Amino acid sequence: MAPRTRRTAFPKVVIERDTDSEQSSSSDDEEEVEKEEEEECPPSESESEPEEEDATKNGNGEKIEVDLSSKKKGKTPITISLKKVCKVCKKPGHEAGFKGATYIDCPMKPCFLCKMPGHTTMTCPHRVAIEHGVIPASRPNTHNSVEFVFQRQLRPTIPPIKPAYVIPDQVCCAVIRYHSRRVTCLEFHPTKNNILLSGDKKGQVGVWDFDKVHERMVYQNIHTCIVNNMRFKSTNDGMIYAASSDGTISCTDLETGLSSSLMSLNPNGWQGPSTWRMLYGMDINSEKGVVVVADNFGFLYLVDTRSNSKTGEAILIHKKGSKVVGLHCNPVQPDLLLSCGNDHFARIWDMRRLEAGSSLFDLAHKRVVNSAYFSPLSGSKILSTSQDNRLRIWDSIFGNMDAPSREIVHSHDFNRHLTPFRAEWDPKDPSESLAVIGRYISENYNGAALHPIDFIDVSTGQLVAEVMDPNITTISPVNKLHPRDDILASGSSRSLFIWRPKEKSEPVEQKDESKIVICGGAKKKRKGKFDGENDDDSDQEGWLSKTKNLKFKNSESKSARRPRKAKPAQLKEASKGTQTIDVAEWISERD
DNA sequence: AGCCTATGCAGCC
DNA sequence: TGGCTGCCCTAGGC
Repeated sequence: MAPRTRRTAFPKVVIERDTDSEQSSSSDDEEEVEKEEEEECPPSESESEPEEEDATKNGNGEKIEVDLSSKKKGKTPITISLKKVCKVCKKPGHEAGFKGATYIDCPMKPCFLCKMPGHTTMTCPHRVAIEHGVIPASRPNTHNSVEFVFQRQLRPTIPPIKPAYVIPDQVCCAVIRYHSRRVTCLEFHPTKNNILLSGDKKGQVGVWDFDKVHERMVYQNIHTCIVNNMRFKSTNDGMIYAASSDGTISCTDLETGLSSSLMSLNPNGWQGPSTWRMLYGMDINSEKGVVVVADNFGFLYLVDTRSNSKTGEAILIHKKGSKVVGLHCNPVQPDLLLSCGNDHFARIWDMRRLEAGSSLFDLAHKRVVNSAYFSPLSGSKILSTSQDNRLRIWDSIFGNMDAPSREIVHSHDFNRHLTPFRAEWDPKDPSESLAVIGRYISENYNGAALHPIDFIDVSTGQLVAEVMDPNITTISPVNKLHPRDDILASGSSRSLFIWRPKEKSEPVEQKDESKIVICGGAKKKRKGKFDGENDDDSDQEGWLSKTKNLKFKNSESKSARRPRKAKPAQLKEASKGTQTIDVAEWISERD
């Protein structure tokens, strides 16, 4: 289909009476040009007509206002001012868009963060508050016997006092432009602590040893389009399964890159979008020896991991024709399966009785559900990410499942060009309350619009930390916390980053330059460098020198990991040494 | 520097 | 239900 691009057919002009020019000009950034009128003057209907009467719209929806009354005076100079209109609502008087590194919302639209009308992101109650927009449960879920059993049997295993969170907040190594298309999923190796797997939109799978930073490999022939999910084979951690939008599940040997296809839903090739099946959600149920995988038509498939073949018929688990984007097997109770999809539902299933309409619970959301996961240790909580900009938490699958225990407003808008955001549990947190998720909306950070990665205490809704790096200007929708170490892996555009806690990381200045690998890409390609092998030192120095100005030391408060909006003088000071941040000061400065 | 493009979902008719 | 259109913070290539 031909691209639909709006074009500017006419300049944005307002022709104003020269005598009115002083009083009619408005904002500072309004551009004005003087023009001598030379052409013939069309007869004007009425002098007293308001300007709006002559207003018209150009191809871009921008308003052109022409004051014809000035033309009566013949060859007198008139003023043409290019009056700007809001690019969102096309109305004058305000302008949406970036002012420096701060995005100004269109006041005519609902808040971009919480989606409620009446205010903008700047004044959204969910924006700055540390409590970050928690909507508490309407009632405690303690009125049934199952919950009572849960409280008595499982609760004691959960530590009453939460340990202090350790936040990996400093980039320690990276591969820049590693993939040829955007990163779509990440997976840590189950036993080798330093191996990170990454899938991309093109169907390729990367294997990166982030300790030996330069040891990396991208397997190019595994899939032909988006790798949506990857899982390690439970009986052989040298093998991975991957589900792709090409409609196949692959099983790949990480050593050799040799790949076999377990299942293909499009044996007859491309017959048009109405028949092309894509695989999204996937997980492994090692107890039952099956890979569970689901497609974009609402169907679930089971693949036997021993015979590597499909077992049984496809089962409709979400609205027919809707995409099932996520599947998760309960880590404790292998009979439980959690699915989520574009029909605005997450559903819990009993693996022993999988048939259409037999879900145990249907968890309603207001928009598409990007992901839903059982908590990693007890498997008794559920965390979901929905495109209505809310995280939802069900505190106990044994309790009342009619409504989520909590909703947390968080900016993770859907954008067709981004991998959908998914909030993920910290697998190491014994209290099962820390989650990580990238943020869509940017923050003005020292004059740069950066998109942090948020750490949220989902038991309270508190924003525990937001981590960012001045060199990462792209959104980081894909994030994974290490199963054993205090490490965060993030995928942002085509690049991968490994974050470690600041106190455990070496100071930036002393950081080994070889920790950042610059891969291919036309923009940065230089003479004499091979595409994909551009380990250019000067690029790395660029990263380091830019980073040097932005060193911050954590204060006592765990939320003080946020960087402050530095003033030039402070920056100068900061470049000499580390700086302690006061949270309250930072918040007040930010506004 | 600025245009173009890939592309998913929602709302409308 | 299906086709069409718009889309508010993309990112990279040309």
